[in-house]
Amino acid sequence: MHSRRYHHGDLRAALLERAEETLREKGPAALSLRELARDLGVSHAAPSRHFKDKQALLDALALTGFERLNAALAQGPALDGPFADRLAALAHAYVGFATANPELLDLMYTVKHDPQATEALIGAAYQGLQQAAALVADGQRTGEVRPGPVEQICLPALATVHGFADLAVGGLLSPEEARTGLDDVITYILRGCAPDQA
Amino acid sequence: MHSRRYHHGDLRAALLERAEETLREKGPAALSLRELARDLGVSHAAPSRHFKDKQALLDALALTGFERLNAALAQGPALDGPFADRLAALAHAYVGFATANPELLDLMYTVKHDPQATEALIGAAYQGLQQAAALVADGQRTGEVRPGPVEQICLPALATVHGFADLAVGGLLSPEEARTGLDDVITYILRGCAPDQA
DNA sequence: CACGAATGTAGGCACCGACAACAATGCTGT
DNA sequence: ACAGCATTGTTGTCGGTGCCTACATTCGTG
Repeated sequence: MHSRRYHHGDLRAALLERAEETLREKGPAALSLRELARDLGVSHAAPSRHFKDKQALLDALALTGFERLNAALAQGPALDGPFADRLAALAHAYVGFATANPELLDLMYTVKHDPQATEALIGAAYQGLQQAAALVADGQRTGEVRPGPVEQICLPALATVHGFADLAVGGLLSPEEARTGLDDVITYILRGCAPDQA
Repeated sequence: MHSRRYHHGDLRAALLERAEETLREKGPAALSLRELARDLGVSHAAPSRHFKDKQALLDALALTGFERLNAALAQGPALDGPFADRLAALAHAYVGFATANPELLDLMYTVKHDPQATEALIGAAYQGLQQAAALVADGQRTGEVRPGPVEQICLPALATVHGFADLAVGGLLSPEEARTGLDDVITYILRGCAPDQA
């Protein structure tokens, strides 16, 4: 029997999964712990065993978001090839994730997180940044990227990709702009990274 | 007498003002129409005369945010001077506004807005973009900026500034990085805008 | 100055998040 | 095998919230 067991088995994971669906379908404001519990066939207080707070659930959800984003970034760019291609792949992976999970991205970068959760989120975000940093370092080695401290190149580039994704996701860009704009953004980033022309 | 009049005078503006304070102090989740009404000494249903919805109030708040942001951008950069200086001023104005109003910025770019409100917000955002576009066009005229369609230069640059502001505001950048990073970002943007070196 | 529109009030409803007291289940040491 | 304890889930309750409807007061305009 499935429906009548007292213990759910993995309620925590089920809550996160269902929460993300609801987030995607009805927005963050409509996310209610009680409704989640109802959907999963457990009592309204059961979620509190796994998340002390509604905010705790949101924090956890944001964390899974970063993990999936990192995974998407990791498998996106081939390990070798010209810097320009790898950068483009990374940017497409980032923007692709963003447009596929707009509400989640919003949640990930949202201001109000528990301080402790924020720490974990920073860690996860940092991990993604490392991939970009590695790419830039490689590019410097092959001379495709200007020399200098990696983060002075990496941070602006990341800001550009993230900013573009955020604008596109927020609906402030027309679908048209969102589609064609990314290529412009990529060539612009490449210009920012390129070594000075002697 | 002030406290016993039946009509408030300008409840709508008072609501928006108080809402922003609450937003700043206790975050968006803690914003309650009833509490706003209580704070302003008015009955719990009074706000509904001015905002059909809680979301409507948030939309209106976001709109005022864009208006103030545009104002900040407009008075930031001097009308003439080298392109680099004007760009730096604009970027500082943007990031300054963002760090001074983190929760509000979050709200402004948040995903879930009423479609109709979204339209108004797009208009307001577009107005800000126009300032950047004008700056770029000037730069092209003086040869400080590479030729080509303005939006192909403007959009990436805007994305960079916005993305950096968003990262800084979200707490994902250390205060250290947030402070020094902006200058790196600006020089990087300038590189992206500069004409090809012959 | 009357009357309709705008604005504010009072009450109620369903829902929510958090808490506390209690019940069933799983796990571990003996 | 089983006793005892931690984990997980249940029920009940509390104050609070958003939204709705019906009613009251005030404002502005004919």
